[in-house]
Amino acid sequence: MEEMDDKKTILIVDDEKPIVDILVYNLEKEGYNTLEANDGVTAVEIATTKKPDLILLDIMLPKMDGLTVCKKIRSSLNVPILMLTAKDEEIDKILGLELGADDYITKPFSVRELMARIKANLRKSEIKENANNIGEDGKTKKIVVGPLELDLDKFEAKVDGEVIDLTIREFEVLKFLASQAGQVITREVLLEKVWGYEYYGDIRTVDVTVRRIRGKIEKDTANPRILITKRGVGYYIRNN
Amino acid sequence: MEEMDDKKTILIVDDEKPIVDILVYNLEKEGYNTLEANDGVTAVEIATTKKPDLILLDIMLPKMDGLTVCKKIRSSLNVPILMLTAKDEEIDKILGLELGADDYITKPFSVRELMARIKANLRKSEIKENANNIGEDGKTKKIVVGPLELDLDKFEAKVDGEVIDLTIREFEVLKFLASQAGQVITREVLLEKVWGYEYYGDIRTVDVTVRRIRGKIEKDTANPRILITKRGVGYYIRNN
DNA sequence: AGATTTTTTTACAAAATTATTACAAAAATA
DNA sequence: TATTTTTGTAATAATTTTGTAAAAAAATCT
Repeated sequence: MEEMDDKKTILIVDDEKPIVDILVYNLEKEGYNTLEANDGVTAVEIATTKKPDLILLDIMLPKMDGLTVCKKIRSSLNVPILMLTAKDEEIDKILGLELGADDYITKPFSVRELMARIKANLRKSEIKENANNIGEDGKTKKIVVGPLELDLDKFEAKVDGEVIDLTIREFEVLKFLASQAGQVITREVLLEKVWGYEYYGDIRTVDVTVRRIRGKIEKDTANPRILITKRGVGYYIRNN
Repeated sequence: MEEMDDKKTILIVDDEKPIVDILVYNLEKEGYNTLEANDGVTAVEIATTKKPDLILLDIMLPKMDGLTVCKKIRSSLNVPILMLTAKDEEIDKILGLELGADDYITKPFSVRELMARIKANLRKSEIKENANNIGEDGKTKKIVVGPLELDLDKFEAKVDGEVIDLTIREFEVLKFLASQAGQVITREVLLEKVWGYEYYGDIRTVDVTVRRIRGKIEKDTANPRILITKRGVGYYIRNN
């Protein structure tokens, strides 16, 4: 299934092989593509040629230190950079941020937390892009199903042409459902795909979010015409 | 009702009695069955013979360490494994994940969080199972028999092109019958395949469900043309 | 035909699932 | 930091589905 939007690519810059392996393993399990660089020079090279969607950057690196790498990359690319630092290098952390890093995480880190950070940063950068109105390849990505129209670049929904203001979570649920309109999606799958790796909460959270979406896109929430319940299974977007 | 999925069984692998006791107490309170193993060798043995739905596995164990246990179990079983680690064993944690563990939690852990994690991991493993039932091959899976058409993705039935709204139970019965159209299926088999092995209810429940299906798909329920009774045997879907 | 077995039909209660609401926690923003 | 917004949780209400039982109807057998 999947492939709603194409896979995001993440560049891992670290000279410690075991750490790189762990990161690659977990990132790919989560559905990202990965690139590797073991030193600073290679990192800058790969970053500029391959243009990854996010960079994980260790501060301690051979040939060129992480801070310099960060600065270099930033001078030519607007990619989110997540710094990896050894503990108690507080000064470095801050310097890193000044240099344009978007976030940092201290080693040893929990894989779970890292995944959450990555996801959050990717999302932020998507939003930023649209704010600048820089439509990468020019064309606007949209999903249209009946009266529902989702503008994936603007994070904007329209129903019968009228703009609806949705929160990110609401938008993502709607997007996932709409990308497979007509197909019933279970709550389990929604939690897994929208809430993701880091989520351990109650499954009924989905119901409440659906309720909130309905409150915004349906004229009569008791008789929804767009986002339909398939009792005993899940929810789907009507497509006929 | 729904005795289809009985209680989930969780195998606890830890050599510290107090911890095991706490886990057992809380898990059973939450409605899980529990199994215990105090060392690695026993763990592998119980895991393979009893096939629990999820395994809680401490990394520090007598006889065989947790990582090895994890690897061993994984080689033969596809059960979710949740590793328990003492704090600051970050490397171990991650190694555990590389070895195929699905998640980890550090000691001392909050019971509440552990329960949430267990729930989430069970949920994920259910998704995998489901995914096999539903067509992942891109095309929508359908069963067509005469005027009857079942869309397995939408949980939707059509008769002569007209959409019929069925409940899941009704849909499942129809699906089972339709998947072997022309063949008479006994009530016993239907109960076992649709209601599940552990169903203790009355066999006439099948009749009522059939009646309800007929009420929806047949024009004249007294003279069914799709779902036919074979008196003294069972029911079948006409396919000629 | 009458008795017996089996199935159909109906109505009702119980069970399961979903919707709704209010509130608290967390996150984002000013 | 304070304020606002978003999100998750939990409790309750509303709704739908399902199982059961009992009676009616139909088929089968003597």
